[in-house]
Formats: sequence, C-alpha cells, structure tokens
Amino acid sequence: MPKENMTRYAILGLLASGCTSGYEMKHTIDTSLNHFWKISFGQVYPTLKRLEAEGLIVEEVTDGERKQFALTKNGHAELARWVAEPSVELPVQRNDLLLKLYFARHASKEVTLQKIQEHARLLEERLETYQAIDAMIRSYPDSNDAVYWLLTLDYGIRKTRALLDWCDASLETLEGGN
Amino acid sequence: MPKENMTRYAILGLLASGCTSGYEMKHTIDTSLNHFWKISFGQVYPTLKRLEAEGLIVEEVTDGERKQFALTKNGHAELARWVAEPSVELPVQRNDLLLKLYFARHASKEVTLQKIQEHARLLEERLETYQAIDAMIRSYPDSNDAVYWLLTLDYGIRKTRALLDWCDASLETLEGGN
DNA sequence: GGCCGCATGTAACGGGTTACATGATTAC
DNA sequence: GTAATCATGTAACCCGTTACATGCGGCC
Repeated sequence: MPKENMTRYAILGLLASGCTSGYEMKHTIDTSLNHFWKISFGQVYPTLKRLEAEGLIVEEVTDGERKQFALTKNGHAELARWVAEPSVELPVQRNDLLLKLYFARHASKEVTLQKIQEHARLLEERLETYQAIDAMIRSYPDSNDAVYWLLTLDYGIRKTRALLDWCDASLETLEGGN
Repeated sequence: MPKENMTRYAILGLLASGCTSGYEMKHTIDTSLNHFWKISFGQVYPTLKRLEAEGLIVEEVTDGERKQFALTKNGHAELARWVAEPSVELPVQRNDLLLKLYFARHASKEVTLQKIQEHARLLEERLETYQAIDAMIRSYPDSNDAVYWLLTLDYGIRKTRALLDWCDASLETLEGGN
C-alpha cells in the first residue's frame, strides 16, 4: 500500500474550516493543531499548487493581500473520503529520550536523572499550554467542531499526564536503585 | 542547531551492547527496541559504511558468514558524548488519528466511533506485547541494562494505558452527545 | 542442479526542513 | 526612503522507505 500524503488532507480540512490562504493555514496549524501536527511553508505552497492542478481546490478572485483558495466539489469529496477511511495501524514513533535511556549504561546516573527531570519540566509546560487551550475552547463552545477539538486536546492531556507519572516513577526507581 | 542523525547512535549503541553485524542490529531493533525505534536495511548498511569511514567503527577479521564490526576508541567516546547530551525539546509527533478526528465533522458519527474502537483494539494488542516483553526481561534480570530496558518499556505501558482510557472516555462522550 | 533463506548492498523516490529570494505594504 | 513585516514561492539537502540486485551456503 503506497503511503498517502497526509499534508494534502490537513490542507483540505483547513480549507473546509474556513482557512483560505496558505499563510493562514500555517498559522492555524502552529496555534491550534500544534499538539499533534506541524507544517512548513516549504510544504504549504507547493501542496496548494498541486491540489489546484488536481482540481481539488480553486483560486478565488483575490482583491486583498492574500491568495485565497476554496474547495471544489471533488476536493470536498476527497476530504470526506479520507476522513472516513479507517486508520490501519499504530505508527512506531521514534523517541530520542528512550533511545538514550536504553543506552544509559554509558552515561553517569546523575546525567540520566537530569535528563528525566528536564523532560518532566518540558511536559509540565506542555500540560499547562494544553489546559489553557482547553479553557479557551470551552469559553467559545459555539463551533460545530468544538467537541472534536476537545477530544484531540484530551488525548494530549492524558498522554502528557501519564508521561509525567512515568518521569516520577523512573526517578524514584533510579534514585532508589543505588 | 543542525539536527543530529539518531540512526548513527542507535548503531553505535547496539555495537556497544554486543550486536556486531548489520543484520543482527536490524533484528535486535525489530524485536527489542521496536516500541520506540525502527530501522531499515537501506539505512543500516550505508550508515555502517559511513561510520567506518569516520573511524568510529572498524571491520573485524571475519571468518564466519556475517560482516562483524567493533567500536573504536573514538566510536565509544562519540557514543558516550551523545548519551550524556541533554534532549533539547519535545518533538511534535504527527498523529493521523487526531488529524482525522479534528476534521471528523465531515464524517458520520458511526465511522468516527468505529475508528476509535479500532484504535483501542490496536492499543490493547500492543499493551499485551509490552507486558509479555516485560515479563521476559524480568525473568532474565542478569544484564546491566535490564533496569533501563524496563524503564523504556514502562514508558510504553503507561502511555498505552492512558490512551486506552482516552478511547473509552471519547467513545462515551461521542455516544452520550446524541 | 535448482531452490530457498541468509546477508549485504544500492538506486530511486518521496516527504519534510532549511535557507534563500522576491514583492508588497506598513511604520517611522 | 528605508527598514520591518507580511505573504508567497523555490531549491538544496537530508532522512528514511521501497524495491531491486547480488552472492553465498545448505538442502533435497
């Protein structure tokens, strides 16, 4: 099965949500989808061009500053097809911290403890960000999408909490072990 | 900061743990590090070649069938340097399921529920695998590395459990919401 | 002798990041 | 008018996957 290019669908989906220009899409991803997605301008603009060539989107007559696009009928169908398609398997997510930990015999215990502590600090920062976004969404519960947005956030929050617990338990194990 | 290539260090680390041939490294990663790492032969052999050119590893005189390598002094130093180096930041891990969920307004509720159920099924499978490996390591606790291996596994177990909880909660939210 | 599995290797390709280039508008 | 920021775009490069190629040993 040839891998599908997810970037296409991120862009189609954002277009369907009212993000009309490349610049705006990048900004929305960086602020609202940043807990599970990211993108660079080097992907955005070429992908928009390709989607237009495939007839999935069209450029709107643009009076203003930004180049505006809109979904075509085909584009909307393609988005709906992809959204409905089941996810096949769990990806293996490479994890630098765990790779280092797996080989931690080659480092001092202090250094390893520090690494986990630093990891915990980053996780707490992230958790606070998530909770702030959560509060923000809940204060504007108008949108049709709000339920789904909150679900994706909850995913991040639960995962982050579990990893914080792991940090605590690991520190205890390593400190206790000597 | 120019990104470092982790594959190099995975290979150096495995060499330090007694995996001497490319074939064996790939096999070890697929069986023992597969909860947080993966690799392909298309990376292994070119990377070995490059590491040898850089003087971090040397080919041993090989009587047998497999090409054997060993860490040089420089190679060991480079591994130790990398292991001790702190991890800078939390990576954004792209997540197809969440991307689909974020745009789930464009799919039927049944399809979305199914996707989450299927995800839960895969997570349970994975959890069982983790627990089996955990038991296996605990039954041979001889190794110096066992503590660290168990920590990396615990990471996977806690994360997987948290995501299973998320699946349950999400299913409830979506079913209840209508 | 022919087939199968092991082991090593390479080439083509695709996705993604980074750095750079360019115009247009706004700010002072 | 020139500096900064917005907005679009492109090219070079790196990493990783996939598919293919090759030689070797054992097996029946």
